[in-house]
Amino acid sequence: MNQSPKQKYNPKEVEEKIQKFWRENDIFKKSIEQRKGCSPYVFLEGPPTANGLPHPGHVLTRVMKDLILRYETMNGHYILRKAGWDTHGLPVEIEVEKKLGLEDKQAIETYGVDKFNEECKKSVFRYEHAWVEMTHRIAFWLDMDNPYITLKNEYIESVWWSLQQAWNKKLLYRGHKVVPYCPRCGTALSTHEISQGYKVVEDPSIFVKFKLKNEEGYFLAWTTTPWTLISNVALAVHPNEIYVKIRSNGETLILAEQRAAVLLKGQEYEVLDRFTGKELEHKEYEPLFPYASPQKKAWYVVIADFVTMEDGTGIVHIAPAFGEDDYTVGCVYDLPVVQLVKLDGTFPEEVTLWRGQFVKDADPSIIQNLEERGLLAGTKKHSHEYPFCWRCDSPLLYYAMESWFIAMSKVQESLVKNNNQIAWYPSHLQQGRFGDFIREVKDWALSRDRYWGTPLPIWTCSNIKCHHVHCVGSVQELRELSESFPENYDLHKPFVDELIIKCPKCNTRMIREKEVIDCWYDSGSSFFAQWHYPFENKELFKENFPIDFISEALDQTRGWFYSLLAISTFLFDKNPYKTVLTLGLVLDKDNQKMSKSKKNYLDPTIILNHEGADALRWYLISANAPWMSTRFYEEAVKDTLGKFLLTFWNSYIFFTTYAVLDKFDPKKKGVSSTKRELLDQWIWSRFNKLIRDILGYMKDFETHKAARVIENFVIDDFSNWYLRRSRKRLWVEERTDDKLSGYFTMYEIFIGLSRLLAPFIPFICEEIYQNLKTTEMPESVHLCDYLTVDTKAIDENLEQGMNQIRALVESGRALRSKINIKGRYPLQSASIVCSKKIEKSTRPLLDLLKEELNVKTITYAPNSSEFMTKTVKPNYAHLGPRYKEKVNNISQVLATQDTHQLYQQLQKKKKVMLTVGTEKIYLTAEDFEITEHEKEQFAKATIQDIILFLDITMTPKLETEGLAREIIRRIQSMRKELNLNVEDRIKTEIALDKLKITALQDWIDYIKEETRSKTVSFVDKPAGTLLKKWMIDELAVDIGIRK
RNA sequence: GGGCCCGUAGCUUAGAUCGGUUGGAGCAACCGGCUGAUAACCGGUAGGUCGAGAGUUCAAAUCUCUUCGGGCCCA
Repeated sequence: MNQSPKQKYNPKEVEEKIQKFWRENDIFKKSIEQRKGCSPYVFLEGPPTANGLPHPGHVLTRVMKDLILRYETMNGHYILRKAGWDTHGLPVEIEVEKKLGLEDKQAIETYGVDKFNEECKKSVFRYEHAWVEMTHRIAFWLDMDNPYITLKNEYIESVWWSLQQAWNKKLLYRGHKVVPYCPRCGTALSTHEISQGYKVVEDPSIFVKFKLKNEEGYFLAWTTTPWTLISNVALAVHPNEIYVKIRSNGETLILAEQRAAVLLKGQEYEVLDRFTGKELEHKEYEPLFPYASPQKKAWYVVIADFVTMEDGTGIVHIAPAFGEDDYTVGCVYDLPVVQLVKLDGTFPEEVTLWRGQFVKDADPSIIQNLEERGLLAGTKKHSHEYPFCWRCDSPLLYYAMESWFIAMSKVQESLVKNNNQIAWYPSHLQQGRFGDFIREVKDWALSRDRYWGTPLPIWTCSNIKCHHVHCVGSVQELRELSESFPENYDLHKPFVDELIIKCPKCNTRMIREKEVIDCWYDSGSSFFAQWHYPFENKELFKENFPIDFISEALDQTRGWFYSLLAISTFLFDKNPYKTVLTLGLVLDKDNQKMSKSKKNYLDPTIILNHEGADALRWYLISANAPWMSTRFYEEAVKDTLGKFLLTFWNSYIFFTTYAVLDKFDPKKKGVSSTKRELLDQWIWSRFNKLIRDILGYMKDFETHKAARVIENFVIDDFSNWYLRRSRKRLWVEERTDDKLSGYFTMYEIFIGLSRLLAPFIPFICEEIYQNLKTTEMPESVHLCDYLTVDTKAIDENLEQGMNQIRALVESGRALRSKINIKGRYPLQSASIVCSKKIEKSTRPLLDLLKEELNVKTITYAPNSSEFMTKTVKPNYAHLGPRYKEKVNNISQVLATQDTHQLYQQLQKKKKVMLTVGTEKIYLTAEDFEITEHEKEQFAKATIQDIILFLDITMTPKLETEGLAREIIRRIQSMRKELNLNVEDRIKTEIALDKLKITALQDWIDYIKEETRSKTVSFVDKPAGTLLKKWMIDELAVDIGIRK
């Protein structure tokens, strides 16, 4: 042991010091290297984007990852911890657009794609420093010197390889996707962009009649987007719902039975026919407008599950170009995609009535047209959420755009199978949110018509007759295909587009498909692309696949967790990770999501500066189950600091203060565990149980439960009971065996705790370990092995006995408080009434109880009779009916009697005789209720099966001893006030009442010893460096002390 | 609009698998005590329609349904 550390815990100071130690001694690196050859535990870092500042949510994921990785490392696993950066994607582009003031894609083209992408590249690492700093300060050990970066040529090449695999497997194809599209900006918007722009609007909704073909009557359909009717090609019904043909107001209409009941409520109508939706399938109708001339069969009824009975008519108008559901059902029936809207949002030439008009503006005119033709059955205002462009605020149109897809639906069964191999935490996600998504998986719309991303490696021959399409899978391949491939190449736009590639079939120039790919594909490729597989590191990849453990926040379920599984499934048909820990979200004090726009965002740095990383980590780990959302605010972290960390720290200060004073040396021969005091054996038993509990909880990622058992152990068992009970034995000056037994136990527990807690609170543990370790121990606590349980140390009997003792102490103190005798005044005796079994387990620990309750002796009594007295009181329910008005007189007489004697008399003679006035009355046991209470000099407390009696007789002798302790206590507090060292000797002078001085003569040595006084003298006017006037109850005491 | 998760004292929470005595703790409050390790500790007091409603049952925080609030994902 080097020293007794400074008293005050200063998190920032400790953490900076430890960081320095780790850095200078390469501890992180050693912690990995030292496990080389051990069984690997493969981790994959979900790459963040560094174009924004880290958020408390990121802190949580990093803390949890670090906890698990440190834990597994100490449990003997070899873990690589490669960092990663996600660098592509629309959010990056948007940031740059804002910065450069570019309004739309045209502006980007004019500005220059090369310069634009150069800006993106810079922007991506704009906050790298803040990320590195945060990661560092919370002590997330991650190899940030060798990260994988999704924009690197090597990374892109690996991604290309995987795309070529998809291509070879015929999974990569060109198709349509209905996306929200801004006609003004001329661009599709990603889901995360539109989610910011939903507004509640009122739109006209109309009921439209579609004339049946070759038959009298109409289908009645409902829509909120009249402009899409121009491009209608089908009507959808639900297969299992009942539809009716009715006559109402002289018209024949078909609609859902349920909806007819709602819409025509109160009106008379005649039901002509009933059928299920399924029966209506393929029934034809006449087109509403003459503008479309599709190549494929159109204008008939299709069936679809998405049709609901909640609003409308149960018949849904289908325009595959303008709705995702419409498009999907269109694919099933091979419906034509009629798209009579231009990219600028206006109607084309062939829509003669409305050509050139913006579609939404044409709605009223279209409605009017239908009305004039007698095809309108009604209108209704309908308010619903509608997306608007976040940039220009114009209403978005759902619009079928050409896009490249990966046919995930073809590997759906494999996805399900592979998902079932994964251990999900929490488990409900596996078959719940994630499972649902996988079971209904849709093809992955891969391409983005943007600039900053991995370019789609597909080249098409510009010769229309040839039209050969080629998917490139490596740089080498590209080099061979292209003329003059540069030495310093860059696989981004615009350079790849500028390459001159000749068609291998017809030698015409090939043009690359202009799109880049979804950046989720980038990050989902990390499990192989981080190694530049298959171009390099084949072995390394093999060793690190599948991954043992990944962990991110809940919002990644359908993001990264999915993209990894998707890519791994079509590449290798294997689950890419074995275990996934999904973390809850970080919310603010009021349970609201933290966001910059709401201004409820808490900068983690503030907490790191005030409370420190350990407190922050401990709060995040202990507050809640990892998968539950956690509120995050400074006050909460502060509480954690005070409650747990400082208790731990102060326990450590307490131990080292005395251990240094006593020159305790852990290397000297110790006290064998069986020879140690019971108190020591007890805490050691508790400690081993703690290890057992932690190991159990960590297995299931119940990190909060692990943290809580640690807290309970450190605060309750170790600090508040074990150390407090050990105080006296450390205070004695001689080197007793008792004291040594305590030192060794404490030492072992502190070393043990520093190892147990190292993955949780790495700084404070290192600090403690460094000060306590011997030269034979590893140089850092993070190079130690985790602890295992010593089952032999667990002594259930002893723990049971201690529990009983502690329960006795608690109620004994409550009892003292009730009878109003302060703990400083000793009592003569206490007695315990309990079973033999309890007596056996508590007897060895009785000294603890004696001291805690401050009683001279404790004995076990066979039963309570010695302390209890039984008495009787009149039972009026019985007396009343018998003696009526005499009862008052009887009770007066009874009041003069000794109730205990009455009881005894009743026991012996079964009756008592009373003289009431002139009459003699005999009362029997039935006339009394028997009550029992403790005798006057005893106070009683009951604890489950144990009864405790305190003899509360206060003698002058006991009182004097109490007074001595009152005086000691005040001298101690004066010593503290003078800031004396514990070992400093003082001179004490006391002035008080003459009679008390005489009484106190026997206690002078005791006072001397307890207060480390060389002399204690009674004087009239005490002198010293510190003088104080005290009142002990009614008694004035003046005390002076000096060194 | 659909799916999933959550809701217990002012705050943080245990208890929910498997229904069973009077729903436990900690923080904060108040009263009292203890203290030469403490941002502590100990005893006591007060604080709960277990989000709400209905149902099943001898018995519901726990099971079922509905509903409200918060969150996430998908539209």
